[in-house]
Amino acid sequence: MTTIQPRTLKTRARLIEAATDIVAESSFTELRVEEVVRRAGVAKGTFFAHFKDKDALLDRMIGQIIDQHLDQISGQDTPKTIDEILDTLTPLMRFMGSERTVFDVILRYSGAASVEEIGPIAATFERFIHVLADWFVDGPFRQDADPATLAEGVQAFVFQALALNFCALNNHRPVRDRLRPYLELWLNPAKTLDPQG
Amino acid sequence: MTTIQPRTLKTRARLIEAATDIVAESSFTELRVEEVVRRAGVAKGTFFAHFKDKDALLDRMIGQIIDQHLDQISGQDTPKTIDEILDTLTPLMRFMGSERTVFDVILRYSGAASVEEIGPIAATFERFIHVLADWFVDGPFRQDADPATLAEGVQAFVFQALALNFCALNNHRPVRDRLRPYLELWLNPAKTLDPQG
DNA sequence: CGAGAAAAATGACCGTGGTCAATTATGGAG
DNA sequence: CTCCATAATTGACCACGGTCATTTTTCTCG
Repeated sequence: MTTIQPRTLKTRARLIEAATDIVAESSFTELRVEEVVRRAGVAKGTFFAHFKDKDALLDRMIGQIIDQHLDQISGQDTPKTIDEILDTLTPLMRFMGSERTVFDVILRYSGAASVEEIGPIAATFERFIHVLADWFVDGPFRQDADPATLAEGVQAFVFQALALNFCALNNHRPVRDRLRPYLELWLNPAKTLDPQG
Repeated sequence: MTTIQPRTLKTRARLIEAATDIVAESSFTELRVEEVVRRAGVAKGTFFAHFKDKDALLDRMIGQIIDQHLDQISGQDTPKTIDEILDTLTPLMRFMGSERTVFDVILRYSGAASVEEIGPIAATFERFIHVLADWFVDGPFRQDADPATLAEGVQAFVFQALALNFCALNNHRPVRDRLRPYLELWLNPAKTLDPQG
């Protein structure tokens, strides 16, 4: 039988605290496993006894932050316009795009790796889809589509807008402005043949 | 003045050939710089004199393959239905989703890093957008939107469908089937209020 | 051809994530 | 309290991408 000793939790907490401190002082990009274990006062091997790899730690830390953003988002009034949606999503998007490292980890783990071990980030994105889908049920947005599918589409566009933001070619434009045209076409009841080039 | 010696091209060709052989024998995932230089008969430092980093080599190799797919795609008849679009895109999508490594590199480099040095993959995705946009000018698809924006949306959905495909949770469904519902909502003139749950 | 400048190649070295056989600490049974 | 199975920890070691001062090759010019 696999009993977990109290010290396990203590060590893990120390590792997470050390990592959190490092990120607060510098960034996710600068995070080094060796620095984490140095601060936590444990050997390197101990880290990997607690986390499958470095990404598992990042998954957990980033997942927690996204979850806090979702708390914020779902605590607000249901947005009724594209602009309100953009307002609501902006803080989360700002975090997702704050570092290339963060965005990369989110991209890789936003889908669940397997049924049994769905990671923190994957879990938050399931939640994200639910929160969005709720907005689209009986909302002022198009009603000819499954709300969950609409929500997945919004997620795709959020990723697209953020990805473009990391290109020097494009990053003069705020993410928000890049996302809007997609959402207008995706969420609005279709306009009838606008005469436009 | 910076003259390029003939042997430069020769060495670079040997490096690329070695890398291509390795990928043919195993995969992009298994590619090791040390093995490339061993087969090419040069020192490790030489590799990095020719390529900024390992990703630059992958960018080039993968970009070339995508370009071949685009040749194929643009040589075909313009697709007139969602299903024809899916048929046309399937080979390219199969390659993009063939290895996690490949998909990751494509994601990271599908946007241009800077104006001066737009990489091979970024270039092919500009081309991809143009090819798609051409389908949407005067096509049977929705006409109330800028064709280039529609094309960018399709790209976002292709990435989304592929990303989901790497989740054990979802990979029982062919990418094609995952992409279809998005494209139907994105490209078709909006239906008027279908009664559907 | 010979000399010297520039281009190319070299390989020892480093940073950092990750492994694993060996060691130590823990807690329950007798 | 002692013993011991096993949980937890350790740190030397490896893999692999990437660097850079030094050496070798090539090209040009007189």
